[in-house]
Amino acid sequence: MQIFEELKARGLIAQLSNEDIIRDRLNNGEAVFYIGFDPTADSLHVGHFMALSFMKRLQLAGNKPVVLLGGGTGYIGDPSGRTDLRSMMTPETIQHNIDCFIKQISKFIDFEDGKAMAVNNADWLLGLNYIEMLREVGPHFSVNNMLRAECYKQRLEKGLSFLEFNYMIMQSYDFYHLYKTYGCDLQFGGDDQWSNMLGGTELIRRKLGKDANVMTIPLLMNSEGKKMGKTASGAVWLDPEKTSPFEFYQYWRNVNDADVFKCMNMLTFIPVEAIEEMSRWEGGRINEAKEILAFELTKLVHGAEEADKAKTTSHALFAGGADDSDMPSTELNFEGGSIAILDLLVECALAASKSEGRRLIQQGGILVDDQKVSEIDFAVTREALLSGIKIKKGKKVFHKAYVK
RNA sequence: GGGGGAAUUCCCGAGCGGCCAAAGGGGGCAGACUGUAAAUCUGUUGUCAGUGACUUCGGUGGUCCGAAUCCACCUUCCCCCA
Repeated sequence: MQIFEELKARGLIAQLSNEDIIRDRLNNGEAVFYIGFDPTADSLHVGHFMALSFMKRLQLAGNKPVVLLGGGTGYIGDPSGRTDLRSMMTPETIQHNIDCFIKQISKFIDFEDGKAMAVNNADWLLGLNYIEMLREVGPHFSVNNMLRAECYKQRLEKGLSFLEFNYMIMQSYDFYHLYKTYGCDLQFGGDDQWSNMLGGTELIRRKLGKDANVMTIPLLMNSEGKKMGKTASGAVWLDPEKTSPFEFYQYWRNVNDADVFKCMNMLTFIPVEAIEEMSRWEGGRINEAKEILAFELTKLVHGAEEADKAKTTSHALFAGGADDSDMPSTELNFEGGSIAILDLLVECALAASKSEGRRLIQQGGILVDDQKVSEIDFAVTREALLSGIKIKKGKKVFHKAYVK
């Protein structure tokens, strides 16, 4: 199976401007393509990961990825798919985020020997002169058309600032710039980027009389139509400091039945045929598939060693194995010979407040070393903590607490 | 620039000056049932304390015995006109 056909089989293609051209370019392994990443946070998340693995697949097929970091567009903020205004980031934050991004991306994309390159659009956007810019690209954009673009639709109801309205023009200018500078004539990105991306092909056509093409990757949605990679406490990050490998593993271990094979196809490098095989497994055996999904993804993001640890710990906690060393833990610091359970829960961030902890206990949701805690004034002694105790909150949250 | 409207607890959204820690829904959390799934049912969802106390309703002041509810100013957003 050639790369384009594989992308298709994996469900990684949403929309294309010209299927024949893109297929040929990618399958021949000669394409120079770019995907943009705006530095909106200090770590990449699952959505970025999908784009990165998309890049990786193409790179393995011989194509050359250009990673575009939005050091310039980050000053503006993409209104696509947002109902509210983005808060403006300071230059320092943007730079910090870019540094974090680069660190994570380079673990994944091979930049050796010119096999890929990274650029920052701050390099050409920040120095633009307003009037020159307006005269150069302004005539090629129709406000009428822009207002019809899907990415602005929602915002027309809620309000759209002129700043954000210009985002499409900046992104288009990026494409134009990369085409001129590096001969990059393909742009890929999330499906919500479709209209922004087309803006670029239009600009290239009008300015240079050349054709450029774009293709979008579906957004990773679960079976209920919600974006995946989000939890109650926020995004699932790739940075182990923000989402530990164990938590990362558990996130995928717990996906809905209906989403397992979709995730495998879109995110992992497991051969399509093998996934097809697994999808025929009956009943509860789908849990094996979830383990594979969780393990593979954790391995891709955090490495084999961390993935092993997460898997072992997961087994120990849920199936009664021996080694549960990788569960999240907290070192306590307190005066006296014991600590009240309510304080303990708050210290370990298992409860946001003592009131919440109280409710948990009243509802029978807390176990300490596999014993249900039924008394509000339960306390744990220092001696017990010397060897560490295992606290279980609800069915799936495990935490170790200890003192030195 | 002119006119009108809105700002409520995680989100949406109710809220006669006292009976409002604030309806309802969503989401979250916990319990039951399960396969670490889904669906369903139950409980819970400001903080601290065992009757209770304390802090919340964009901000700042004010009126009143008493304000989320009234007044003034400010901030932000939306709509209409330019």
